[in-house]
Amino acid sequence: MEVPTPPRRVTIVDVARHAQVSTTAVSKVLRNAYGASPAMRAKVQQAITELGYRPNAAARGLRGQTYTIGVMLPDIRNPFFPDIVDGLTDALRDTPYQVLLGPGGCNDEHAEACVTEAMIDRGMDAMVLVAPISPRSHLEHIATSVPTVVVGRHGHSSWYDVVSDDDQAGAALVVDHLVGLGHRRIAHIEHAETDPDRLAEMPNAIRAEGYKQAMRAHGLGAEIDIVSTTYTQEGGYVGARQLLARPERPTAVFAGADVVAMGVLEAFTEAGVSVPEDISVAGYDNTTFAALGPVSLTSVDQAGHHIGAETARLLLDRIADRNRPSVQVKLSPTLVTRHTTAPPP
Amino acid sequence: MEVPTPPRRVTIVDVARHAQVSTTAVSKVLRNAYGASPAMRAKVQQAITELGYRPNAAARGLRGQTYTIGVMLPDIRNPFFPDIVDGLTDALRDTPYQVLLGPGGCNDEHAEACVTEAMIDRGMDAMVLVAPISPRSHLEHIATSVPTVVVGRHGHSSWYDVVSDDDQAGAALVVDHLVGLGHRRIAHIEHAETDPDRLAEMPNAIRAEGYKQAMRAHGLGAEIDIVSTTYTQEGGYVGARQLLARPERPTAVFAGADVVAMGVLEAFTEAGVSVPEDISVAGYDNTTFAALGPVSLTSVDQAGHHIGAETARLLLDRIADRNRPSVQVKLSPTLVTRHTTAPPP
DNA sequence: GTGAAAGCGCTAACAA
DNA sequence: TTGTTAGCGCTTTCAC
Repeated sequence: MEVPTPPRRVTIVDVARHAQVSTTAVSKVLRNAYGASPAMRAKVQQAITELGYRPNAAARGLRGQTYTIGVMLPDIRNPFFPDIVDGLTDALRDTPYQVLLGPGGCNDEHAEACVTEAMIDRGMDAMVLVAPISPRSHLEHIATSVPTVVVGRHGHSSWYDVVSDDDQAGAALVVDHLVGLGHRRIAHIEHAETDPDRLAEMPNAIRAEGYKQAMRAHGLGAEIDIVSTTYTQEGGYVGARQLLARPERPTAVFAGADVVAMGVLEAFTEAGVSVPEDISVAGYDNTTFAALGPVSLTSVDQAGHHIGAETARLLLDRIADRNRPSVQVKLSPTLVTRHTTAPPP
Repeated sequence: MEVPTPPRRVTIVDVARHAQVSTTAVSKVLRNAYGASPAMRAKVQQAITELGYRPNAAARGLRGQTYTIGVMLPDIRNPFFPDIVDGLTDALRDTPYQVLLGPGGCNDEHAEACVTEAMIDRGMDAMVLVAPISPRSHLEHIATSVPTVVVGRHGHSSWYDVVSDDDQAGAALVVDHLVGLGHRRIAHIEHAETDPDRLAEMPNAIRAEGYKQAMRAHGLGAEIDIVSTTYTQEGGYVGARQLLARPERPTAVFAGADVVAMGVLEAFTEAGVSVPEDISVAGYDNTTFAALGPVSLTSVDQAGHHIGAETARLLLDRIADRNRPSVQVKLSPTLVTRHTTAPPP
């Protein structure tokens, strides 16, 4: 009905003309680069405001930076990720950088590769890979073409920085807490893992290892009882049913992730087992789920916001100096006790 | 330690040289454009594979398209959004388009504007705005510079397409269900809204309206009881406490969103009110929360995946023809009954 | 301190 | 059908 003509965007040339200076001058002002007098800066700034000019990031990227940080999220549903993203965006608020999220297909190596490639094609200045499942070689491949920080996956590389939580310590927090309450038969539900890379680097594997070590440290090596399923609600349900079928039931279950704990709680409710009266349950990640009124799950908090902030720091650092040696940051988790853990019956 | 030289990326020129053709030819093959013989196509394809060439999206964007769809998510924590994104990416799987997500600060008009602007600066070929809170004028401003689909917000415009759920019908589903169970005193917890734009267009307002109409349709106009808080767990908690303080308590509560229902359940547990024995509770959105074992909440399902797929269709359509008249698609919700609703005591 | 000019990787007119 | 050429909007030498 009206004129459907998309109005031509204001370019750097328009600004230059309006301010009666060269495009070079405008560019310098835009980037706060050296070689522009205060007077010129003022003139240009005014023209920018008057015309409502916004630089075309794609065009900038062709020569310099796009001022865009790509974050690969393998599973947007994972309620632990938003905290990291928040920490990242908050830390980047007063920088010219913009965060864009790439949805990797859940637990799909191919989809993960697709989205990371796509982000590189789009000229991201840096990449954040959150709990990637891709093989190390692919992570390093990415890191060679763009500054990269890997989050939530252990194992360091000289090609990328790593920010993770101390999952071993997190598992110990849970075991210590349960033992402190008087539990001895503490079972663990883990995510089955066979790939050797991932066995050494993925949080789930480290948590299981931490559980075993902590049990031994308490002289409970003989009580170690691990059920291997998956980090899903279904996995928790299946695992819990297996535990209920034990000749001697555990008095506490440490689920490797909050979603797993949800499945456990469901199975227990179904079987008429009261939590925490009959059996205690603890999760990991302190997700939104855990805090929900009807759930109120004891869980390990990974300080996702802090992880995100730390990631931002490393990112800017490496954009500034691509050749600095790689860094590995490990943060300490804390335990949030709620209503699903209590002394054994 | 090793050579930290990022290897120069393969460009269209490299491919052209390697295949002994012009860059134009390569470009045509890339875009499946008219004017390339099968023989040439084969040659070019082979060169592309051999060199591992990937087009630079930023450079493409400078002349043509970036093949990128920007999705603005005002709140990454909202568990309803992932379904939409999944539907979108699934529908776009076999197209050259890539979806990137922009995290808008939760309920923050300014942050929302920032992220949409940033996406336009980065040359997105189209934008999807999911449940935006920005004023209509801003939405239309966006739509004039890039094809836009607004999702989950009613009110049509000639500038952008709209895909939403029939929230009025959804509210009626809940009321019908509860009345069918024998309830009469059915209360509703809504998200307080004063802005006239949003009052007419935001789902929360429509749901409240739908509740009222459905109550009247059942001859229960006198029983209409609305508490105005916010669509948060806290809001649900506060609302539920108010309802408990009523001289005559409702026998059922229709929470406008699942998170709200979580707060309601928490307050009820705290007050020793059993659900569904004493009071029934229903939510909206059928989020992951609702399906959690310990929650098992009756909720309205919006078919997010379907919404996403429909959005993709409209998007591609409008990219192909920017001048086609705008469309409004309204999908029908369904009710998922679980264990929080039962006949009144 | 300032600006002219070249070029980033690609697409789109236009000639051949 | 093919290739030549001129930009897209920006940054970056490098003269002045």
